[in-house]
Amino acid sequence: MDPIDRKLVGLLQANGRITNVELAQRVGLTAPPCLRRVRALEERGFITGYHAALDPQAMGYSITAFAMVSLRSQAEGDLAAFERHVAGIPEVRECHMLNGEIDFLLKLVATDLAQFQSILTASLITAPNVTSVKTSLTIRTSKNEPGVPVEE
Amino acid sequence: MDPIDRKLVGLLQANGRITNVELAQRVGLTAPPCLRRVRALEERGFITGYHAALDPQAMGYSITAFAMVSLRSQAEGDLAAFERHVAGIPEVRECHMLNGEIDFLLKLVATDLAQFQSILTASLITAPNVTSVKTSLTIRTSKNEPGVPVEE
DNA sequence: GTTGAAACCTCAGATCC
DNA sequence: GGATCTGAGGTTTCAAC
Repeated sequence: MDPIDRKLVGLLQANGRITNVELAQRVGLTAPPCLRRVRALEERGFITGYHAALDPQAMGYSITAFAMVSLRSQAEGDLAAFERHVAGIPEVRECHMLNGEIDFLLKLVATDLAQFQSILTASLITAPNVTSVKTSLTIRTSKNEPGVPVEE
Repeated sequence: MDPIDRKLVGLLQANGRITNVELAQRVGLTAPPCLRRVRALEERGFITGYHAALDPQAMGYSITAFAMVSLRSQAEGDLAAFERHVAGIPEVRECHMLNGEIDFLLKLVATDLAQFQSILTASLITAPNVTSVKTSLTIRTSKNEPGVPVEE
């Protein structure tokens, strides 16, 4: 991971469809070594994939919300069981286990309030081992940068 | 937004570097109309960009955390001022305004606990108009899907 | 108005230095 | 890391449905 690699991941994080030749120009290499570096960054696990970013509103998802979930038992098996449960709910986009009073923070999307409520009541509040689910709706999102900071 | 367009955005969300010819095959078109549809989806705002997904750990960011921030004044100008403030902090990756007691939920990353603490004390707790900042560290992330659900 | 066929041109990927 | 080459893919043009 030298300065050129850092530039490469930064450029690819900002624009995942940049062509290899433009990428090479930007970092001051010719195309073949540039491509070799990118492949190496993928294989070594620095780059885990490439994704189109979709506008949730345009895609019909007017609701973005967060759910703070507490469980009765924090035994590893029960934590993992909850994680498997939410893995099967497509509207739950992220599931983070936290320290402190809240066990899990979920980010979820829904097409409207009715669907949001039905996910909540049918899939979250009634899930095994759940004692508390506090939700907050997103009023607006002012910053939504993918990944991590990369200078340049 | 017909069934072919929905397939296209789904495929591009899952694999942002898929070639246009493979994309065309998957949706049952030839390359030219497929490319036109993708360009249209970009121009109409359904697709907002393409990004390489980076592994935060591999990139040296061992800490992912959430901060729940409450402000003294919720006047629009004060809310916007806070949003502008966090927009300038590269380690803050997301800023969502929520309903309820918490005004803002921030997702942030840091290289280590020392850097996390310094961001907290130097940039968040001391920011204008902030009354309370509660943070939770992420123990592990079991699900981290970009975007929205797309069937297929 | 959208698709498909053909042409062109650029790029990706392999080989060798 | 760089130079060269070949085949594949991206992009435009235009005819047809």
